[in-house]
Amino acid sequence: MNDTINLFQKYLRSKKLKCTPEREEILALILSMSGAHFEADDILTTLRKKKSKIAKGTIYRTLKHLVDAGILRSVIFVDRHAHYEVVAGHKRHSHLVCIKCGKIIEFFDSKIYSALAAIAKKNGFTESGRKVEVTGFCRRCK
Amino acid sequence: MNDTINLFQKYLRSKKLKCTPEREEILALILSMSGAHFEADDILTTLRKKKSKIAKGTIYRTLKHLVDAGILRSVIFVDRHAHYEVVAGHKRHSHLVCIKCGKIIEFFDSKIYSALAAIAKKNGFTESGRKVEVTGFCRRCK
DNA sequence: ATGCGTGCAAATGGTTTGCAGTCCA
DNA sequence: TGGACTGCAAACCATTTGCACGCAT
Repeated sequence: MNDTINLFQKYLRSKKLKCTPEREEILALILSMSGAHFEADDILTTLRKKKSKIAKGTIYRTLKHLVDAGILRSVIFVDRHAHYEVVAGHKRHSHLVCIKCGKIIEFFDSKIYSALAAIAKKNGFTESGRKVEVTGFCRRCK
Repeated sequence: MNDTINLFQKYLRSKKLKCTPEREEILALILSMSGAHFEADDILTTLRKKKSKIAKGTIYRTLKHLVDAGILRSVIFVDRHAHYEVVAGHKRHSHLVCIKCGKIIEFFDSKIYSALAAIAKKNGFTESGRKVEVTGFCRRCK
């Protein structure tokens, strides 16, 4: 967790960006939600509950830097807005998404990932990201 | 191609919807683009060139029906808007997407698809769709 | 005449941006 | 001190929706 904060500071410095209290607060909040998927608006709501005045624009700008720094990853677009999750200390995985209740189950399958890497290579692609997502109805919603 | 039009008409009838010239024109246009990926705005632009007055709203409404009818599928969300492709006569496949030039390469790997089906089943999910997408830089852009 | 469909325009809603003042490095 | 940052509000832009009229059953 402090590692992650360090990582972010290092990233900011490397880009000649500034480490501000707002950026720290947003990152701390995200890390405190430990592992869940979230979206920009969740952060805004939580901050408002805490009486923090950080503006929406600042959240979006910070989120972008966090993705850039490799701390967050954006995943899943069932609807029209971005969802994020913390990358650090989280091994690569994919999602089952229930299109009725929104439930998300994570899974991991190395055979799939290595097959994808091979396909990218075969086509001359340098892989930078991947999205493997299965949508459907969970046990309860089917 | 006429099959697809038939399929759409059957779908419309089954839902007590009407087969209008606008809907036919949109579908015909999509089929004439044979195989390419497109977005709502591409259709609008093409229609405008042809002096067709079909409204934006009608395009979006029709697109939704086409997806519902199983004729189109929405794929890839690198940016913030939907891309579509024709499903009919097109076997299931996935995409390599270049994040620099937007080039898209399709690929097919049945091992991956059956692995995903097995994972969904194991978790009690009824699969309705899937998205397998690898982003990166193509040979030229790397 | 019932009601689905259309064009048009206004509304939505997540995200981005311009600006003027503020604050780190 | 100067360029980066922030809050705020307006702008964006793909998509959706409300409405009044039109057309097929």
